[in-house]
Amino acid sequence: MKKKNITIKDVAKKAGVGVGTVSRVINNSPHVNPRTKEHVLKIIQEMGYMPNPHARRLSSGHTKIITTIFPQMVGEFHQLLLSGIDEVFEKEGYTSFVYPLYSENRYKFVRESSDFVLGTDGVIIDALNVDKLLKQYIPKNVPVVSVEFDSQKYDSVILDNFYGGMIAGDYLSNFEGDLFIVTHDRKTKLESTVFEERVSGFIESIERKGRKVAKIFKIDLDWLEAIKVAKAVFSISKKPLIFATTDYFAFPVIEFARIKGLEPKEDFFLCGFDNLTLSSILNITTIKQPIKKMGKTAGEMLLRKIKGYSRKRQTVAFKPELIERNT
Amino acid sequence: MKKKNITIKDVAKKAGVGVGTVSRVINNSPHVNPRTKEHVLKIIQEMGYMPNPHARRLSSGHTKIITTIFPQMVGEFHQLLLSGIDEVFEKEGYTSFVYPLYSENRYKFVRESSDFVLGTDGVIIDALNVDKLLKQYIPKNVPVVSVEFDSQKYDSVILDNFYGGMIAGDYLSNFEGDLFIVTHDRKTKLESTVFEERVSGFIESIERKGRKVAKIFKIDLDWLEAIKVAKAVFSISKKPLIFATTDYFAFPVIEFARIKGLEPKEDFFLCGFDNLTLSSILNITTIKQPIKKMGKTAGEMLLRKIKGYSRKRQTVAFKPELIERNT
DNA sequence: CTGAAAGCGCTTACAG
DNA sequence: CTGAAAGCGCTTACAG
Repeated sequence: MKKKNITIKDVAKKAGVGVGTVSRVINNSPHVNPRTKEHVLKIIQEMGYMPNPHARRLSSGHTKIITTIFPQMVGEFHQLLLSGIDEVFEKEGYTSFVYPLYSENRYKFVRESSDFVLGTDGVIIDALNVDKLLKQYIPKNVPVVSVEFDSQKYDSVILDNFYGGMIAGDYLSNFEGDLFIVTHDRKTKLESTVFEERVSGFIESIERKGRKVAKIFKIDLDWLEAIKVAKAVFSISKKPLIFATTDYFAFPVIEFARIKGLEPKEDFFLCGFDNLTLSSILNITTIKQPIKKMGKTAGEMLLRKIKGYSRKRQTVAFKPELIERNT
Repeated sequence: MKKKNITIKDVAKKAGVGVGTVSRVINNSPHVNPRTKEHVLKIIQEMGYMPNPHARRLSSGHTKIITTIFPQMVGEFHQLLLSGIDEVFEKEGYTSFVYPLYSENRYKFVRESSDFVLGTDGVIIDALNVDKLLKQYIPKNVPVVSVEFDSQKYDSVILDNFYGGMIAGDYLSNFEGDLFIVTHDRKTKLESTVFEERVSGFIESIERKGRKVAKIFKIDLDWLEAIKVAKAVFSISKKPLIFATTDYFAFPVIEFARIKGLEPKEDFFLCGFDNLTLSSILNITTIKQPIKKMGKTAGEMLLRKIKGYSRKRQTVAFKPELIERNT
């Protein structure tokens, strides 16, 4: 079954040098005579030699791989975060894999296979309660950075969701009308608490202004449910001010309002969260987070840990901002 | 810098057995006395031993990793495809990584780093012209399966997009009105040709029925552009029959129509493609592809190759089906 | 700048 | 069922 691959030895023999020299060439070591280097490179080319990554990793001790674990894979947000992370690791020659954790099986796999994490120089974990979910399965010597969850154990990059909720509250409480919140309901203690933080910030803000929430709708991350909420809201109130803790919930609301012929900023106000592309297309007021920058920061923190510059655990919190549009 | 890790030797010594026995235990070999196994397992537990994956890979020759390359990471479709792939590999104990190729840098990386592909037992590549883009960078002995692109070199799993276009044509030509196509314009020869195939199938179908297309709109994958198209279509025709080669283009159309107070199946007909979740929510007629099944099939083909059951290159084509809804 | 050799931590015939 | 040993293909002091 095993094909005889071309190894560093074959190259060394054919080039008439030692394996150490070949190794230095493929690792771009400066301690090689340019002539030798050129010659070896030619032989490598001719033979189509490709170094075995596992041997390299075994002897060098590092993998030059990092992996980012996402709770799911829903596009835009993750793509931006990843591009921030990549910006840091590309220039260092790392391969950046993605491991979406969208199924129980995938989660089980991380828990049960030490290979998974040990085969990596470092891990970035997005929007997951690492402390409860994964900490015990991750070997102590593997560097980890948590994003969107403020871990007690690992360096963390988070958004100040409470503050985000506050500026949404500051915005909507400028207007007359009844305040509503559409948010996601956590099913388990392990899910992210960002939605709750956004809600708390919102309530804090409006209560300071002597207002209060007419009703909070807690629903699944599901379009249809959001439509139902919109229906309910517009039947309860003739002038609703709606805070959707994610733009996903804001889209169906605006959709419903349009069907009903209701005018934004006249018949209702709406503030979303996340600033997804669709929000700008649909002209929805929302709260924007510096996603790519968060990714980059997380990448830098991880790289520092990989390189062994250890220091105290730290959390970096980014401030979101209000993007006022036509709702 | 290098911490002394616990190795198989340490475990063997402490357990009073040979390293071979420890190896057999961690690999779940049946040729170990149950008592011995239990004892070794206890020692492993106590010491917190975790086998070094690189050493395993170097000596065993396989990595138990597969990676799926996506041209981007836009959620639903890829998640479904991946879950099909995972279904095959989970039970075999493989780690299934994702490598999104959404940036030129990421693409460059695949080209330039042999580690990337060699560190893997097999690769599934989605919606990419492998033959032109990647073939030359992939070592000959790495098993590859192409999805959504009919490769001349690798096993492929594709959707019969031509047929999909035909059934869309069959559907829309049932009605009176002017036929329009909204489709994506390829920027380079390297992009996927699925959209063109869908268009060809559609035209084939309607021409057989003696009809012809009033106008083809070729646009970027962009909501705003699709809105503009909708505007144009409804100003040109009072009874348009619109084929959107992807549901992404169908959403803005329906959105626009609603704003204008136009009734589907009365003022216009609309047929999308892909059957995204939003299509069912918005009640859009569309063409459905068996995505998860395609993933599973691709996974099975890859696994067969990894296991060395070689046979001729083959292409499996799935038939899409019409999902008639309210448009 | 370069070669010979030890070592990385496993797996796997081989012999018992 | 089990141990001793060779081997996987590199990297990296070490000595020159």
